[in-house]
Amino acid sequence: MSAALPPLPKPEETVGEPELLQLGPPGDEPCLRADAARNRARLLDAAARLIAEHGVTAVTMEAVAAAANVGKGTVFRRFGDRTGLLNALLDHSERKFQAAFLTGPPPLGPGAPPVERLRAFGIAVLRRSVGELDLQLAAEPGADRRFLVPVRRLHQGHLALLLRQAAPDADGDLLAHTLMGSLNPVLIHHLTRQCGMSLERLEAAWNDLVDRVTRG
Amino acid sequence: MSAALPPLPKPEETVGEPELLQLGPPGDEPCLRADAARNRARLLDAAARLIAEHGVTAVTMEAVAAAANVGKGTVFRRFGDRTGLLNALLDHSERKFQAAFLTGPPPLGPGAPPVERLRAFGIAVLRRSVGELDLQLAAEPGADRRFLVPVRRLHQGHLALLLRQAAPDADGDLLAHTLMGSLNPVLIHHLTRQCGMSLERLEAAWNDLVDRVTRG
DNA sequence: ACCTTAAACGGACCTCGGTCCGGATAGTTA
DNA sequence: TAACTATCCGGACCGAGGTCCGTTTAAGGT
Repeated sequence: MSAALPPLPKPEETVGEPELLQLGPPGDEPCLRADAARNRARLLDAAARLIAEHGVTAVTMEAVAAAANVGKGTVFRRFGDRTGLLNALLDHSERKFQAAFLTGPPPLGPGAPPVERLRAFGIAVLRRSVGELDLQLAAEPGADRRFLVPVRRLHQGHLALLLRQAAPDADGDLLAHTLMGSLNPVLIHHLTRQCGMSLERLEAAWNDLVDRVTRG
Repeated sequence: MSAALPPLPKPEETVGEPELLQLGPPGDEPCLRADAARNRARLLDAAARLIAEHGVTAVTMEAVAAAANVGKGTVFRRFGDRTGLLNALLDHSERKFQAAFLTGPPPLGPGAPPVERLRAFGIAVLRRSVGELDLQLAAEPGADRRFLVPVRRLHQGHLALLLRQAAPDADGDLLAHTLMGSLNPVLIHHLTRQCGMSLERLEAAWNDLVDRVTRG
């Protein structure tokens, strides 16, 4: 019965091949019909406006649909679910970041020794997060999808790559997950807003962590 | 307006003083009225039965209320929200674990050198998690409460304590958060069930992580 | 210009977590 | 035993995420 379902066009990015490092979700709006593309833009615009005016909690699927003069179903068809919409909102910033650490100048981009790139990566993530914290928190998917988000896998893969260079005798993949955990937006939120820690302290701890983990 | 609200008895555990290490949430049903205590037991029983028969997804607040012959409001009054109920279900296992690492025999309990206790702690958490994974996943609270759950704070504090001994020159609290991240049930779920990794590999990675982080 | 069809649209509808408040009751005091 | 009150009970109610399906329409072929 579940095998006979219609194609179900799979909203947005097609998860991309997970094996190779590649620049981001390839196409967000590759071959959309004219009206679909127009509505997509309207929706993102409306969502951004809602956030700017009333905070991320005001981004209700119905509210954004109404603000975009679009049906509710359209929002879900395009973005899958609420976290999909929110992640799409983060896409711009994410693209820039990806470009920076994949092809940009050192120490974030290629050219610097791996330990320095690891340091720079964490610092960059931390600094980027403080500006978008509310959005990043709300954009976190449920437990069973959290680690399947393409963006996350890319970051994780990048860290694993650098770690395999900087600490060849370690389990790079798992170590990468550990490091990712220290950059988790929810943790940042807790430490900075619920514990009142300074960003400097987090940055120092990250650098120290990278040192400890990579020195053999 | 928000200051004039009635006491709102605060469901379950009273968060306890966060500064000192102490054994778990002190009293779960300390001074409940007879009917309240009875209903609490009924609810936990009903929830456990539902899980055993239909999995954790069947634990709907309404379903458990109905199965316990109790009103829906009663469930919320007693447990606050769904994650509160689920956490209460985990309480038994958690108590045993706490006793083990707070006052039990080495290497988990006091008496062994900190590095060995760190190793043992992680292994214990990993092994315990595999059995209760579904429940632990569902029991994870929303982003803004996740790090405030008393149980979590206790574990974190314990790790921080050991780390301050094993790595005096590090930021123990933050390092503890990092280590906690590697034991996150959602991560365990992803690695074991979505990536097919073996428990042995996770355990090895944990031991290696403890080594790296503590050798100065 | 017309036809065809795959894709998109929209909003009614469902489920479920969470809130509220009038009514019932356990425990206490007289 | 009777009255009193703090606590608890229960289910109607609400909002928001997510699904469904009959209708509309863009895009390409004839």
